[in-house]
Amino acid sequence: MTKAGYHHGDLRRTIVTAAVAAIGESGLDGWSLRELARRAGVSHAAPAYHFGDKAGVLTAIAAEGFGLLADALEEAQTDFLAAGVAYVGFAVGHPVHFSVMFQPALYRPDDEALRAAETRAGEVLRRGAAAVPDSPARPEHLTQAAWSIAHGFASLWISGALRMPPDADPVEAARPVLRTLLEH
Amino acid sequence: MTKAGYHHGDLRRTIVTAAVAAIGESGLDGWSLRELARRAGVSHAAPAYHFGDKAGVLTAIAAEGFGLLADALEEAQTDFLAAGVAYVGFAVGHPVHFSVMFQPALYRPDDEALRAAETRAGEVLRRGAAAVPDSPARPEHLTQAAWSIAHGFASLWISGALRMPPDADPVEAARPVLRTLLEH
DNA sequence: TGTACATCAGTGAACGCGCGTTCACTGATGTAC
DNA sequence: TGTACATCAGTGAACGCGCGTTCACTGATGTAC
Repeated sequence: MTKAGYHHGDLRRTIVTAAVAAIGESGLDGWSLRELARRAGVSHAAPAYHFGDKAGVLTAIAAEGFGLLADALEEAQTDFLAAGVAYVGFAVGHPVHFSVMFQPALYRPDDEALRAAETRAGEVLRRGAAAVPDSPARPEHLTQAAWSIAHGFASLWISGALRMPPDADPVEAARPVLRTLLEH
Repeated sequence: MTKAGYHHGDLRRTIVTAAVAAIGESGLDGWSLRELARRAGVSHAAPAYHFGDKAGVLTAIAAEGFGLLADALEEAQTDFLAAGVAYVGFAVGHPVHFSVMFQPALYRPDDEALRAAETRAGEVLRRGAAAVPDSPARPEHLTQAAWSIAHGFASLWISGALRMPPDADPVEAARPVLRTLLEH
């Protein structure tokens, strides 16, 4: 956060933020490295210096996303309902991250920072999804069901397919839907 | 289906097929109208003549997708498990259609053929999702839960996030997961 | 059956544009002494 | 505290490329009479 001279000081972070904004406005194919440079107020070659190419930027977004997801799920601990609600809240609150994260063809899955964030999110996630109370179903099926229902609700909400009123709160709308999995 | 002279005979369909193939190989931003022309063996301006622009092509893919989904769900009628399994089968079998369909920003939602297919799919879908047996939950929540779990499982499967063995059958894997919603 | 004409489907050359990439450079920062 | 030098972060001009779009055109098909 220096005073913006020749050396920007925090260009990496600034470019990632610009990318998230650009993708949010124009979609996953409506941006270029040159546009990120323009948004960041920096020469057109600067983004490539830090990220190499677009996949590099998307890798950073995905890594950031897995970190944010892990943070969001961490509070919920072993409460399935709280974890599900947190999952939906993260997805709806960070739709660009969410959409990039689940399209691994767009980024470099072997990136080290990404893998670390992914692993951490995976652990927290599986812990939350596994916290569904006993049932006749086998645990791994329940875990997948829990993840599926939260992921599906979030995806459908973001896409607009659920046709909810525009002022509806996704997190409150998700709660009773997630709860159906508990009502034995 | 003429013999490929000056007039192709079925260029629209050929171009849509080429687009699905191209997107399947290179992703949603790895194709151009000119590439579709190349794949279709036709001059570079031909695709624009039929579709106007890329959104026109994606609109056709989405419309085709909604039609295919409606077809797949139609047999299941009011059996939730069968409908869910059919939903997953469609998504995994037509991942490009599936992914385009749920990104309405990519296409023209007011297109007439699209809206017709969408409406038909919506009706069949809601009928299948509503066919979850009685439970303490309210019907609309159960409907959304049913749709969410099928949609979520399909999305996670396609993205590879479930980390299943490569030879696993998605439809068989989905069945016990969908069934958890029925086990009261 | 034949001819004239309109419409439709696709062509191919040309254009301007934004893009990613390269590269010699320069300004700022950090380190050694 | 001062100087020299290396490294780092970002610049800006130049390039070649594939793209979407335009447009006058042409070959094939359909229709009227």
